[in-house]
Amino acid sequence: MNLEATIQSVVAQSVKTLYNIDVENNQIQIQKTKKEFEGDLTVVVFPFAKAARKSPEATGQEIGEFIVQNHAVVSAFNVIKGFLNLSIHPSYWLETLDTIHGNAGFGKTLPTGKADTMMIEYSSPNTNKPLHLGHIRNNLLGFSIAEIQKANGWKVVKTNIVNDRGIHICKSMLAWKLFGNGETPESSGMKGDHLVGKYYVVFDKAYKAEIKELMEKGMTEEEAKKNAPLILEAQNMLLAWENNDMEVRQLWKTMNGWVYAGFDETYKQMGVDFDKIYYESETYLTGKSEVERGVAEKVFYQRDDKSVWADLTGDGLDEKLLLRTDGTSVYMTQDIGTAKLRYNDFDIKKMVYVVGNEQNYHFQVLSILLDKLGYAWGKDLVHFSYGMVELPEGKMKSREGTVVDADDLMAEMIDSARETSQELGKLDNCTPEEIESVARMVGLGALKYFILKVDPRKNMTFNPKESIDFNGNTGPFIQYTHARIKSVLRKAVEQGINFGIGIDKSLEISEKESYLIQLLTEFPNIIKQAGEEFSPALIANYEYELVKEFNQFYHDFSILKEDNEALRQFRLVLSASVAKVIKTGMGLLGIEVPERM
RNA sequence: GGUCCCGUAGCUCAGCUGGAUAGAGCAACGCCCUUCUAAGGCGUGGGUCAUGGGUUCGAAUCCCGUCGGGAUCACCA
Repeated sequence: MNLEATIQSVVAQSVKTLYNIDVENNQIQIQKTKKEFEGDLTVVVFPFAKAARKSPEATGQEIGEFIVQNHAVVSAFNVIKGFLNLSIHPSYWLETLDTIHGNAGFGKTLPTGKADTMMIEYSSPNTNKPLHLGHIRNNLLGFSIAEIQKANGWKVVKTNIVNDRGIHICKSMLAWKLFGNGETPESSGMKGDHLVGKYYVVFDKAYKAEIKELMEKGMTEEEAKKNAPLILEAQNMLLAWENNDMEVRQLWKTMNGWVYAGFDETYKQMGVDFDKIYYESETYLTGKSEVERGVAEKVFYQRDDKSVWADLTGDGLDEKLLLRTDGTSVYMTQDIGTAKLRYNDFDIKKMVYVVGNEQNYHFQVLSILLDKLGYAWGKDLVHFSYGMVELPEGKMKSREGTVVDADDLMAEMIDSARETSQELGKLDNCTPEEIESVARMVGLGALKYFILKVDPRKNMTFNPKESIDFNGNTGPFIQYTHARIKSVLRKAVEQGINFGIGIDKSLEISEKESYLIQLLTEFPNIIKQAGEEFSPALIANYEYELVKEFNQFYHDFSILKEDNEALRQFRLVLSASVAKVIKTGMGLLGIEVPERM
């Protein structure tokens, strides 16, 4: 039983004995004592004061006395207003630290053989343009959540659905065919995904010019958009693709190949990966046949123009298109197919889609459609809906060239980390490889922490003009603290100090030290909560608080230079434990921590 | 228009399953390296928690209204 639960049960017992009131343990509010007051944990006594018919102060006093008498772990108490502040005996903290120190996987619950499987879909790029900052948030969240769920005992399958077919890629293909002059990644020296993205923009420009021309000839904008030769040709291309036209398929394969090579580089740099990748080109047919089955079973219906729809008005929603007039499939169609294949391929207990909140409606519909098709798990899909990354001017728009490119941003972060390292001269004795490795860790650490520390459900703002900080509440600050601790531990070893032999439980320790231990004890619970709420931000904020506290400790206390051997021993163990929790926690965010920086 | 989300310091964000005087970082200003890494520590200033009401012993937190911002309701993905 953890400390909080112990206190809860003692309080319940005391309230029963003193006032004959029955309270459920979990109804008792325990919180950390605020820093300005003495004590470690605080019981909120207002709820009992009323029933006890006494003032909150008197109630707190009586409960406090009862607890101190009946529980050795509580060494003292004080009451302020209706708050009963309890001081925990130092030996309890020392005992706890010993346990933490001896547990290499502290905080995590590793999956057992019979653990349930959670499939997490993230990334899910289109193959017509390179990844941008929005994708970075998606990828980092997906990867981190996978790590967090693993640490909560789930067996996790990370998956990616690549939107490799559809009208968007036909646009790039068409533009390349018409205006590309055979340009390749090799001939241009461009990364493949960027090259294909370039032709997507080329298409858009030419298409817009055509629309303008048609409108000048008297068409309405809507008519012009539908009748511009380029869009008609792109639609034809999609049709040809679905009909397995050799030439179109060949071009498609070539250009997608360029894109994949580019994506692989980006993913590698970002440090994310997948256990199983699905391609829409391989799942959309299953989707189509599911839709056709739906029509046969009359859950969906076909209109006179041959298009297929689901009527969701009974569910409070609209009608949803599932197959176009020309028989080609849409996004929803392929998502139905992908879902079915996944459940065939894996024994999925929980399916999670890491997809932006702009698609809330889509997933609401998907869930209902799968349910209508007779899949019991349809209703259980989890849409992990995260907020958009916005620029100070608003949403990023690829067509207006305001997107922040993923490759560029990562490279910039690494560059500025390298520059800072050089300026500070911290790595002057290191090999070029070591310097590069640290620059990468720190640059990416800054970026990742910047993204992950904010509540995933909220939109966030990124200002490209202000570079991401390396000081304050940042990834590098946390990494730096780790490096500092490691430096001390290395010196301890050099001096032949062995701190693996346990600590003296009768030591007097400072408030700062016991508070650090208290923070460490919260770590497993933070991981649990982060898993339940799908929130890496909880881990990030916890890490920051821990590190901030540690730095104050580091500033105010000597570790190696402490004369009292037992105290020195204890502080080394404490520092090592903090370093361990930093590393584990940052690992859950997909952030590496350096040994020196 | 329907549905949903958001509004906390100049900026970026915590806090939101109700609890003490609302916290950090950045930016500004000042102090601390002959002491284990100053990517650090300490301090100062900065708030009608959008707004009006309600519930409660107690509201940034829960409920209702108003204002402001965003998303979505495509034969786009």
